[in-house]
This record gives sequence, structure tokens and C-alpha cells, in this order.
Amino acid sequence: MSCEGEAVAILRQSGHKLTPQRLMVVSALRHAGGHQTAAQILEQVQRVYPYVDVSTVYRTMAVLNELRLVTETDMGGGELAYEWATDEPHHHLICHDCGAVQQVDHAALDHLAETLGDDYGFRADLHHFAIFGTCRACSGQSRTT
Amino acid sequence: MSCEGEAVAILRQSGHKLTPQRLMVVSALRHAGGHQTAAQILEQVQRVYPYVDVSTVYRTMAVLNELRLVTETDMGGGELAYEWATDEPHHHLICHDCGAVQQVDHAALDHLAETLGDDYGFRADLHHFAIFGTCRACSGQSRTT
DNA sequence: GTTGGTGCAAATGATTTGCAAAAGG
DNA sequence: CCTTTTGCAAATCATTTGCACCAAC
Repeated sequence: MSCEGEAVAILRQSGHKLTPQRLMVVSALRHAGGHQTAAQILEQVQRVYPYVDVSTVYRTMAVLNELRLVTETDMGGGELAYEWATDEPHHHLICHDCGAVQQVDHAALDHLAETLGDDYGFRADLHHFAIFGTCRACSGQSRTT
Repeated sequence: MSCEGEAVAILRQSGHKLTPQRLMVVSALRHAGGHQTAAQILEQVQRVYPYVDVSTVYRTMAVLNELRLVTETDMGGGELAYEWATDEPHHHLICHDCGAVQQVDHAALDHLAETLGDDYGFRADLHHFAIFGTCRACSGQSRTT
């Protein structure tokens, strides 16, 4: 697929080898669209080739993350989520009630970053953020969980 | 210590038992001041009474967290940090360069919460937040404004 | 052929849990 | 007493690593 070409090129340019496993991982992640855990990626890849190991997924994600091809987000639940890197940074609002995930424009956090920089001299590393809370639907209907 | 009285009262009121272990955990956490990992709390407690187990610390923290006496913060490194709950919520700026931790007034995040509520109908659960980045010292005194 | 990549299995490290004994109210 | 809590040990669960083999370049 031509859409993987970019990744392939970067991978080769950086002196990494091009293996079917890596292609499958990249493909799985791109095809999935959203954020995926290592286990989810593994599951996808194993549908095509069952002999792939989790460690390979982790190692591949480490490489891709280093090359800025994917982002690694700590979703708070002990599991890391990986997402294919897009041009513009965005963030996730996760409803801990219904589990819905909403994307947030970076602009919303931009203001925060500015404030932190101004008032605290802190350059916040807000490339990819997960914010927990209650979505509109859930905060509107039930008061008891 | 009289300063533990509040916790003792709440503990008893909520139908929980008052055990020396819990007192020691509370004392350790209050005495420490900042955020502590389970392991750090355990270490403190074991100085007084070595037979306390990690599981007890975790179970105690779960109880205290439920009673809003402590906050549980995901510091991103696979370890949870616990902190004695203060009246006003605050957040942490953690420099991933030098490890310095800076507190941030809740007001800074308040704006973000408002934005998320307004634009996305999302009630962000920003009670206690850890933000990673580079502190002023480590970013080389250079301001980005 | 080198060098890096892979699969496997076993290690790690934080947190959880089952269970019998001990202690709080 | 009766129920909760504890200590211990063993179990999870996500992630990492050592190592012998295999494949890309």
C-alpha cells in the first residue's frame, strides 16, 4: 500500500530493517485509526500471522515512537496506548462512566501551556494527553453510577 | 498526634476500624508532606513496625482514597503516587529532565476545565494532575513567548 | 556474511487477591 | 463474639530482557 510508503522510507532512512512484522504492525495501527494497546495491535497482527510475539510489538512501537511515527499515551490504567502520529497534536477526553473517547483540539491545551510557561517557566510537554472526566451524556442523565 | 484526629474521626464514622497500621500509614503520609509511592510509605511505616505488608499499605490507601483523605495520582511511570488531600486542589509540574516537582494552582487548569465544559460538554475530572515537561532551569533560562 | 530482528520463555515490578490467623468494636 | 483487617504468599498484568536462531541488506 502506498500509504505505508512514508513509514517504510523513514524506517529505511534511519537504518532500520524492513520486516514483515513491522509492516504488519504499522498496517494494523494505521488501519485501526484510533489509539490501540499493544495487545490490540498484537491481536490484529496475529490474524494475519499468528507467530508474532508481544515483545515484537513492543519493540516495534519503541522504534516507531523514536521515529515520531507513533505517539505513546499513558491512559492511566497501566496500559499504554499507541496512535499513529498525525500532523496536528490532539488529545483525548475519556469518560470514566461510559468509556467514550472524544478528541480535543490542541488549542484548548495551548492556553494552559502558555499559562504554565508564563507563570511557572515550565515548558509543558503536552504532545499527547489523556484527560478523564464525565462526558455530556453521562453527566446529564444519571447521578448514581 | 492530634493532627491525625480528623482522619481518625472520618475513619470511625465511616464504619472502618482503627488499626495501628492505618494510623502509621496516615502518619507517614502526613509527615512526608509530598506525594509518596506505596513503597515509600511502606518504608516509613516499617521503620516503626517492620511486619507491615505492602498489601496493607495498598488496602489502606484504597480506603483513604475512598474517604477523600488522600489523592491518588498517576505519575506516568507505572507507579501511583499518594498525597494527603489538601483543601484546595493543586497539580504537579514534573520536569523529566531534573525530576523537580512544582505545584500549580488549580486556577491554571480551571480555564482548561471551563473550555472543555463549554466546547465539548465534558466535565473534566482534574482533581489531581501530573504534567510532564521541562522546568525553567533545564530549558536553559530561555523563554518561549 | 554482518548486523539487526524475531520468537520464545523467563524475569521484572507494581498491584491484587485468597486465606487463615489476629484484633477491633 | 462477629466482622473487619492483617500478613503472607501466590497470582496477575503489562512490559522487558536474555538468548539462540533467522532474515534483511
